[in-house]
Amino acid sequence: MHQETIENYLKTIYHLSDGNAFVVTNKELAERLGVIPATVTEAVKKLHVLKLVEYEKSYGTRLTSAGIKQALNIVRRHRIWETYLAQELGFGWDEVHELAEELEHIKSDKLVQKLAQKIGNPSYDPHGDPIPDEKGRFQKAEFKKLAEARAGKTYTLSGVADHSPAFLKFLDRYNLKIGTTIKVLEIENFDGSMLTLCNSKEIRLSLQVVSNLLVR
Amino acid sequence: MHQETIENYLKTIYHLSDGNAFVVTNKELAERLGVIPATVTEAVKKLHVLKLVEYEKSYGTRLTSAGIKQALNIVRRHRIWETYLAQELGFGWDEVHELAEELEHIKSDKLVQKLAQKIGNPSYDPHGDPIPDEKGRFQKAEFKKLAEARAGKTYTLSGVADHSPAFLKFLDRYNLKIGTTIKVLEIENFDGSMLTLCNSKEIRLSLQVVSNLLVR
DNA sequence: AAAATTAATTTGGCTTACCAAAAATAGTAA
DNA sequence: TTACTATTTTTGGTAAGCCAAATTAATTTT
Ligand SMILES: [Mn+2]
Ligand SMILES: [Mn+2]
Ligand SMILES: [Mn+2]
Ligand SMILES: [Mn+2]
Repeated sequence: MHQETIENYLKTIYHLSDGNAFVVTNKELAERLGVIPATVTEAVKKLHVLKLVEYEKSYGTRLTSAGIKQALNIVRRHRIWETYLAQELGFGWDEVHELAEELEHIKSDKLVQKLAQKIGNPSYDPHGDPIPDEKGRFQKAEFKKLAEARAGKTYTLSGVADHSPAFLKFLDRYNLKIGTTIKVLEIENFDGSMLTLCNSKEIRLSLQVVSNLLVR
Repeated sequence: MHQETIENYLKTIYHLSDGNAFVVTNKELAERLGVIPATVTEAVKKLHVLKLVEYEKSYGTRLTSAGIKQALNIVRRHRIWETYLAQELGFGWDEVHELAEELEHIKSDKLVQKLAQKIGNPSYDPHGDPIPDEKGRFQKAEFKKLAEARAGKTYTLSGVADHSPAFLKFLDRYNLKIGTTIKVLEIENFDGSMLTLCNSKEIRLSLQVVSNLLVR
């Protein structure tokens, strides 16, 4: 099996199981990877032979500890690259994901180590996602959706649930970035939108938007 | 045909034809690419369909102008990465080639542009090889082998013909790097070795070595 | 000009990652 | 419990990139 294929499967299984060793279905995997379920069946069988996943026929797939370890390493690479591209090379947070999807497959731990060092071994990537360290450890961030916030309170934008360039560019237009303070002035019952105070400006954010903003 | 395969063929044809549009044989290509000639026959036929090479049966292959253009772009990417890795991330000149072999295939001109900018749009890579600009232009360096030098004269190390880590590490041991001044004290007829003065130290360099040092 | 050598091409096969369609299995509703 | 539905697996097939062996073509040597 090609290393890049393996890495994409492990990473996807990891994300679908939300970091835990929960079972993932073929259908979910197929959708995320852009292949049909039949292809997934073949692939997970091979990953099973490689002892990277536990696989029970017609039931589902979960990462083994070896699989989790590799998955965390790929997640680390991805997020280190994203952060490096943003901090050192001036890419926007809407541009880094696509590039990191390619760069994460470069086979060199030394390179990742140097990149990380250059940017001061950060704990979070440009989207607020935690970066595992060399041993795979990271603190699971305790964020909640702004959509679940209460009127009158003030929050700090700490992450985004939607990583699409369209959404991120939208946030850029209002200068909303990780660390920005958001005060919830009013919640509209009718459509779930929120009137907020961001950067000393009153902005109304739709339910769509506040559901994808993670705050502390 | 996969982009990476195409790029490796174009780059190899380019290097074998020494930058000119000279004809390259299947056998040469096969050796460099680590495949058998039969594989090359198939590949160059496909490259011909893509109008990247001219191919005449049983005669040879040469790049078209479109092929040269793409080849120069890959060479640029490779050398920009090598230089970036050395200058910005502290890799040794013996380490950068292998990494650049992977990184050169990342599909983003913007990335290469940013890397180049960060290191001041250099004209030469860590091995003294010229870096083509965005339009593929570069000055062909007029170096000669130290092996062809004359006793008593002083030269500046400007490039290396052998890029192997073993050779480069050897040069590191004597602190021989691009820009180092080398005075030829004496040429030994018997084995072609040279007694030289480098960094105020007398060093005897074998024919092997002086044949792979390019000087001005 | 033959013969011998070397290089290139063709042919048949392999592996990987895919897909489409059919068959089997599991899950849900009646 | 049976029928319907959704999911998974199996079974052929394809395209790329590769190799080994056989064939053809070009180049050297005699
Ligand atoms: Mn990402
Ligand atoms: Mn991210
Ligand atoms: Mn190189
Ligand atoms: Mn180089």
